[in-house]
Amino acid sequence: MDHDFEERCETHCVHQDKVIAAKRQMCGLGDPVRLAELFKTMGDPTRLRIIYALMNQELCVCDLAAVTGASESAVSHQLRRLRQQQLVKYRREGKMLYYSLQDNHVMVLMKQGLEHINE
Amino acid sequence: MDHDFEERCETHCVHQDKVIAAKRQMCGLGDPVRLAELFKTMGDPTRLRIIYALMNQELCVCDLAAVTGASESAVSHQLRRLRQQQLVKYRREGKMLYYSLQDNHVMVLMKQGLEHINE
DNA sequence: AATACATATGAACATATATTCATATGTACA
DNA sequence: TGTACATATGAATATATGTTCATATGTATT
Repeated sequence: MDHDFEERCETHCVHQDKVIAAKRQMCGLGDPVRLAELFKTMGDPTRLRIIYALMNQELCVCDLAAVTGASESAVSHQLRRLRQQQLVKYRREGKMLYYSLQDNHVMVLMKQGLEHINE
Repeated sequence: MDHDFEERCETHCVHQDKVIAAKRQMCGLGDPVRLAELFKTMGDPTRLRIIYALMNQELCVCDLAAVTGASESAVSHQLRRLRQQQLVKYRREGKMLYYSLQDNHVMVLMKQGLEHINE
């Protein structure tokens, strides 16, 4: 009968019912590739420092370089990625660009992450 | 006088007051390196699929392989990282290990991330 | 127009990372 | 004790990623 089949892994055969259920539930969630890109974007110390720095005020690129300790070029590259991921926005004022966080999703994410770290 | 100095970036000199303020505020937050590790852990499609799959039930390694489409070895490697990051736990039952999410921080993070994706 | 400056971008390089394959571990069962 | 099986682990490899250096873009100032 099928009972054993459901209760045990037979030569790398799986718990079919559970697998089917899990697959179905996963369909409702968003694309893991896109979500992974978001988290990967937040998964770099330099980019995280940039986000930290922007939590309370807008800053220009050279400010961000000074705050984070990274070069201006490195900061600029990272800002690009943060822009593409819609995590920051900027406004121009003369020669300078002032960056700020695009919405508070980012901050909520950060705070939730920090809670886990400091369990 | 210092007025210009505060208002403009002079040859890559920064808005000192803002920089100092930002630096002080950042001290209160957690270590960006550790937080980055957490996000980086969540920044991979395979690991994210594993987390997706574990949201509603515990699963063994071969189940996870079937659900995610990755090899059992790959899943095992990724589970190791998820374990180290305290995102999943497991219990043994005979030859098999049943994995599950360690706490609901992970799910909250995921849902918040998905909100950003589907802005 | 020419120069200076803030930032962006591209190429190059060194490092990190995910998967695969081979092998080891630990448990059950004969 | 020996075999089978579920999973873990290590080495190897191909790919992704972050930084640096050099150069380009766009804006203000003279």
